Amino acid sequence: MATTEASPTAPAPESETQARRRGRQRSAETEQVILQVTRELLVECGVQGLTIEKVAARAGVAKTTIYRRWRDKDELALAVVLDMVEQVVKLPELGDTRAELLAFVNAAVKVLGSTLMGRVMQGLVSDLATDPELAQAFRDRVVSVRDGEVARLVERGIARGDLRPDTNPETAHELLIGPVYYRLLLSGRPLDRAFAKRNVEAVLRAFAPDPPTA
Amino acid sequence: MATTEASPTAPAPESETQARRRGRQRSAETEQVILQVTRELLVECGVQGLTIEKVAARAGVAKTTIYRRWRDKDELALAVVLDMVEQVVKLPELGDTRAELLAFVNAAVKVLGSTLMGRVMQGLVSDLATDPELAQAFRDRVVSVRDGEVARLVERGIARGDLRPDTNPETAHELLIGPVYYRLLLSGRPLDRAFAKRNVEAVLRAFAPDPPTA
Amino acid sequence: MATTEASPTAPAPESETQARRRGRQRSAETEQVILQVTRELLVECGVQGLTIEKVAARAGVAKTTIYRRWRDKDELALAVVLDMVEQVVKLPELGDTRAELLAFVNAAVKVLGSTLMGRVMQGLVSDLATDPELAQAFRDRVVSVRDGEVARLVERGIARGDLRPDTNPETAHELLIGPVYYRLLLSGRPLDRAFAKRNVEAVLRAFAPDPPTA
Amino acid sequence: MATTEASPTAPAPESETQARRRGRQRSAETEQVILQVTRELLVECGVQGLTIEKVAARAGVAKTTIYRRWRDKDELALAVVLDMVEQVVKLPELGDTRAELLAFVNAAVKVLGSTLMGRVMQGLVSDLATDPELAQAFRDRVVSVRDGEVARLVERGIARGDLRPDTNPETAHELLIGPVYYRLLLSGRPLDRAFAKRNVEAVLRAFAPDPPTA
DNA sequence: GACTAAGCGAGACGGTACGTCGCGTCTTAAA
DNA sequence: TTTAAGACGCGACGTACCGTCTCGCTTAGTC
Repeated sequence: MATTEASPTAPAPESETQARRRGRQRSAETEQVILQVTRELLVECGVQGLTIEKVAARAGVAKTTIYRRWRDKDELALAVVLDMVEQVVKLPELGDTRAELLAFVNAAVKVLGSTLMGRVMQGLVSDLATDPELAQAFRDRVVSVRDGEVARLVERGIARGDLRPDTNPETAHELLIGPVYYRLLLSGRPLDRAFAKRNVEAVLRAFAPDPPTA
Repeated sequence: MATTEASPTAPAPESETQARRRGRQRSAETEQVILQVTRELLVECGVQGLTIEKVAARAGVAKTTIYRRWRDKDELALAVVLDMVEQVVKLPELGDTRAELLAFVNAAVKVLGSTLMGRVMQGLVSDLATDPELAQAFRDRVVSVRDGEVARLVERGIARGDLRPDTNPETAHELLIGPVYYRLLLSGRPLDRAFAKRNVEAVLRAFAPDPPTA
Repeated sequence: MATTEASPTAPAPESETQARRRGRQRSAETEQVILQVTRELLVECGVQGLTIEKVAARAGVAKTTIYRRWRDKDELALAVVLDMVEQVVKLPELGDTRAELLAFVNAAVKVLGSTLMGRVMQGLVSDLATDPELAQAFRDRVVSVRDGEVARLVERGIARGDLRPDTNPETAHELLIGPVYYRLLLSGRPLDRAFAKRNVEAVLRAFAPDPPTA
Repeated sequence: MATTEASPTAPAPESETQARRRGRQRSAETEQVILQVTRELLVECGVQGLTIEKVAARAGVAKTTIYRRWRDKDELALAVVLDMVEQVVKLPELGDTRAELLAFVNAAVKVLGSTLMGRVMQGLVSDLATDPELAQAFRDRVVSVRDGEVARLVERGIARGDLRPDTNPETAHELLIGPVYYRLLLSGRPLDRAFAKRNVEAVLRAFAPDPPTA
């Protein structure tokens, strides 16, 4: 039955190397056009207002061409998100724990607050709860990547003596990023550098090593 | 067009005192039946699968009767959420800052983690970004209420000497609740008491008063 | 069950003379307003587009006030038609059969071709087939009245020697008026005096007395 | 808006020869099922009671499949009518003018008086006034076809010396058919052979050639 | 070079739900 | 009692997208 077993991530990685399928090859260009149009429509209409039919029409592409690559519109939207997230650069080692934490939060604040990523995330988040595959993909590709980054960051902070040795990286991650999404999704308060700064200071205090007892 | 200017909150509270409207009154009973059925369907199908037609059918009510009160299904769903949130009891003064913070976070963790509120919030959050009226209502009725509670809690903590005098209640609120929604909506990690505990401890340290310099 | 047994003609003739009902009396003015608005709407929208709700709104009257007087919109429309038909004056005796026939056809051509009667009849005719009471009323008040007129006209024509003694008045009526409605309802050809003239000439020939055999 | 420019007659005959449209072809079988079901429902419920939803349900077809072919229920009903009218056979040359006229009128009397065509026409006639396209189609496909037939009939009658040379075929047509529709739509009198006979005799007299002056 | 298995555009198709309109009935408070 | 106002159950409307399914090309391999 299952026509194509499109993975929830990249469109049909297939059997990797070798075994080049016979018949006409899927056009990579078409793929890019679809993704680009999807990006545009996500900005204009949100995930809610995104429709395969609109994408197809504006991309000058048949609906089947889209369905051949992505199972449904949520998967298409996710593909766009992952595409963007993957472009988020790794955070550099700055030698200063405060600076590194700030860089981490500011990166999130910036991408969610001033690019279409924020809009897309707002629209996508409800689908994450509905579609387990989508959720899994999001967690594997975004949450756990950030988890890893924070873990390394915390490690370095501990090594430098800036953070308590028992600092739980998961808790740190949640304290750093939770408020960001809370503003984006629920309270609607602005995502700006002052907010990031305030948040980082609190987290630093929360995990500051105990002062040496005199 | 504009038949009735159904408010996004309760259905048409009107001018309250006096000026009893002419014409047949809206049945309060009907209202309750609709809300109850909506609650049930939200549990069964999620916000995604909620349908005005299903609500109407199960409530034994005409679609128009629903549309007369709520503009669309999102507004109806929100009405249910607000209805439930409003029933969330005020947190009592416990005399202990740690206990009060824990009670606050645990309340959120419990309602979002083990009632249908979690499901509903997951489904609703995307609509908050789309519909400004909905968002406003949510902020007025939920966010700012919690803001107030945290502010009082922080005040008491400062008075008791448990929190630094410059503790920013908004930041505290975001650190306490942000991670809860992050788990609910994005990371999918469990909402349990251990998580609440860990979070509260971190926040307490973040806003602990400076130790007296000897 | 039957709330009001509104007759299909005039609104609620009630118990005739005497026995003035207790309570507030129905306003005759209201009646006129409703009829006038109905006339207007019939012109603007046709019977098809006529709605009780529009009538009520424009007349500044409650729907119930209309339903109290007429069973439904068809009956209301018919009331307007009958109202108009009744105003059609009796044809005078002209002393000339050709002139009388022409006057008869021309009257129909004029009222159907250049007043709203034509529009109304077009819209009403489908309902005549559906609603037997309506049909009966129409036949009693319009068809048979015309029948009578034609019968007298034919009688006079026979007396004058202009028509054969065995002239069937019903056939004459149908030949005179059938083509008029055929144009109005089906062929869409113009209703003008030339058409009337041509038609009358044919009918005159059809019923001309046999020439005296020499 | 304008999805397909469904013609008011047959559903999208397109450019006929060549230029086979791309995409999946419309199923001719589906078309026939819909028309058949429509015919049935017209008999059962009349045009008034005809519903796209009922047609779709009974035909086992999606509503969209119907709307893709006909703009609305009136157009669908007309399609059925035209379909039936088109099946009305051409009148044969009988060699006798009286017989030919009788055959013509009797054909109309029969189809309108004893098949569902009568019912359908009653229901449709109001829509003819509303929808110009519908009206045009009806005139092209029904009125003018009958016009042509009568014209030929009249010609032959003149050639045979049965009709006056100046017989106006349009007037003849209207005198023959007008009374039939008058009975069907307005007076409700029976459509029978006696009526047809009487009518034809009158028309024959109306267009009888002048007797040779001795 | 012919064969053949996709890819591709177009668009028909069965569905589900939408939000609207108008019906005719009913309830309410005022006149 | 009538009236204006308007809630109510109901049935149908015509539309929007969904995801699937033909069609008749076009394009790339493999034989």
